[in-house]
Amino acid sequence: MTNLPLPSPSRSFFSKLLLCTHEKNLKQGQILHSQIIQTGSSSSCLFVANAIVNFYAKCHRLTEAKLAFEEIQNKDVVSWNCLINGYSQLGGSRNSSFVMELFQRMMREESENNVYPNGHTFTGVFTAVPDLKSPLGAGKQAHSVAVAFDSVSDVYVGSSLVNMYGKLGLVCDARKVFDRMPERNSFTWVNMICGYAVQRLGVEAMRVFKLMVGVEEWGLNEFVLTSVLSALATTEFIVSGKQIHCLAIKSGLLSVVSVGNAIVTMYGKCGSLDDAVKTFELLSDKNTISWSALITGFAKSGDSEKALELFSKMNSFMMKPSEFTLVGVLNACSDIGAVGEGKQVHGYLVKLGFESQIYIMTAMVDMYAKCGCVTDARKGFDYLQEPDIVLWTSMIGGYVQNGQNEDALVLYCKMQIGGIFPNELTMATVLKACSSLAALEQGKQIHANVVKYGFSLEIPVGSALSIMYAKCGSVNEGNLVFRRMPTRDVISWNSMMSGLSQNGYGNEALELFEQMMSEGTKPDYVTFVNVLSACSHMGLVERGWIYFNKMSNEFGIVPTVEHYACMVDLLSRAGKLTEAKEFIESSPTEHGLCLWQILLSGCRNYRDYDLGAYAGEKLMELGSKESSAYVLLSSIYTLLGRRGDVERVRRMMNLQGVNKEPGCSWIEMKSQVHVFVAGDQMHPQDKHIRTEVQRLSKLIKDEGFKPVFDLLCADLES
DNA sequence: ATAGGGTTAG
Repeated sequence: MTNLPLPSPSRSFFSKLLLCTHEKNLKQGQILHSQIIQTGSSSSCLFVANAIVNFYAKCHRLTEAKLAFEEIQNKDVVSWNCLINGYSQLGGSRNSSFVMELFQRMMREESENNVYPNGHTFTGVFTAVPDLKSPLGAGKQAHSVAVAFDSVSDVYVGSSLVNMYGKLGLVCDARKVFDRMPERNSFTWVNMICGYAVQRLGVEAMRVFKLMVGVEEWGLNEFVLTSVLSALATTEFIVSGKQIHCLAIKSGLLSVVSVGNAIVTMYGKCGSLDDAVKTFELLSDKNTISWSALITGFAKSGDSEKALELFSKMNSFMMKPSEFTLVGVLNACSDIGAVGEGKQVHGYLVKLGFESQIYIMTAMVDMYAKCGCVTDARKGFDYLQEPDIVLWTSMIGGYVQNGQNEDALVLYCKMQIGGIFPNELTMATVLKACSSLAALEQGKQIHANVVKYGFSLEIPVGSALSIMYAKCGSVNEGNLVFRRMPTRDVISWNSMMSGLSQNGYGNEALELFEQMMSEGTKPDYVTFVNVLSACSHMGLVERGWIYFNKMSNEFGIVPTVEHYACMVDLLSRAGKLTEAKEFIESSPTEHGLCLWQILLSGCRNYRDYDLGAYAGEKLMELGSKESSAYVLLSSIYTLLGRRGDVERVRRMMNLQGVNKEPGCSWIEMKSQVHVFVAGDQMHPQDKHIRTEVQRLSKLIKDEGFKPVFDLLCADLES
């Protein structure tokens, strides 16, 4: 190594290597490399040696870069930086953890070789940190090393540090670094804004953006605009979004296709589809992303028909859909249960060779499951060699959505055997399967898994867990989990209330409602279904009326059929049958089928046959398909001795093609599920069970309890 | 003479 003027071969090799690096010309560079080895230039000139490392690194040949690096005897800081940045720029968790290894080795060897990290080193390191498996500690440590080496005032280092903290979700730390930087450029501002954008902090992003425009207007470019737009993806930011739209027009940056696309996306996510369409139509330059943005916008806002329509229009313009387009279209199909269109997209994605892309296949599995085609969903799932946790969860969730809860649990076990680590959504999904099965034992095992994997009782898991316990009848455990949840949303409150109310703890459910209100959580329509049904269980007619009126007057929630049903149930159970009848007749007529049915059952319990007959006739008029309605009505006429009417009801029942679904119940004991269908004699211990039922019935009768048998007897006699 | 940061839009 020498500081003397270089011999001319080295100088020429060096400049040729630079050219190959710039052009990423691997072949030419390799030829040069072999010539360099023959003349011995690499061992005599550090510049040439470093250029070789850099050349291989830039051509993504990291193995060769590493070999060339290790051959250098007197590595200087540039040698290290070329290799570190080579790995850092390629990204991924393996490369990034190797960056950290190199960085540590460099620090270990620093004193013996007199090599110290500089700004170039730290930028590479900070870029690698977010890709690490556990990035937090490493990031903070590297930051403090950079402080010790007095590197953080460098604008490159500072910007990459802001970027690092932003990606780690530590936007406050990013902001601290940002505020202390003596110099900022366009990169710095974009990184800061993106940090806010990923946290959905639109107000902060806007504030920083305005600061930038005020301080250094020259910094406005397409990157700044797209990053601030990505932070404005909800309805509350629509005004800011329009401001940015104006600015994009004034600055002429709207003609940049990425900016136009970002604006279409922003309007789509804000639910302003009219503005999205207008902007889209005025785009001077449309690409597949523009179309995807619009299609996804419609799909997300619930107008799935329009999304599908746009998709076929896109095809007629010969615009090739990307994987993102197809994901959007598949989501639209799931939403409206359009399995026909979904199948077409399936064929299309196979044709385009997207069959091994996990995101698309996940959307497809989801589509089939939501359309009720679980077998097709499973086929798609089985097609992929290495499903990721999102796909596993989608398939398990697909089973749950279709009521195949046992299959969901079986698949979860298979996943565990395969050593796949579940995420929070997986746990919530499996717990839902347990809730639906009322499978307490399995539920407890999943709870053990929750603890084992270290999931917190945050909303998805904590909520699902408390619901599971409540639905399985373990109200105390459910309540315990609920109390220990760090935060609760309206859904968690609703679920706990329904769990309490279903298990006979109506007063506790109402108490919970008052508590929810005092903690400032806004109730939704489900909350009131729970409240009213709790009132109904407890026979609290007055309170029921108060809540029913409060719902629309104070909270602006329009009552749905469920609320009307709760009220009719409440009045019927309390024996206020005439009041119930009047309430039904003052309610929207389209709820009739549901409401008269409830009143009819109420009339049976209170033996009010005249009103029962009235309700039953209403149900027949409305064309009820409910077998119990016809059975009850004909029983009533039997009791009233109106033979002709009995015949008429029977004829109507046959005419409507009403069939009685047999009642079914089940219980899980010693990890075996025992199923009972009304009238069957399938259970191996059927005789025993019947004897026991007879014994219990006798006990009940001896206690003086008289069941409502007369209607049933009437039905049997006729 | 050699080494460094934004992937933002679906």
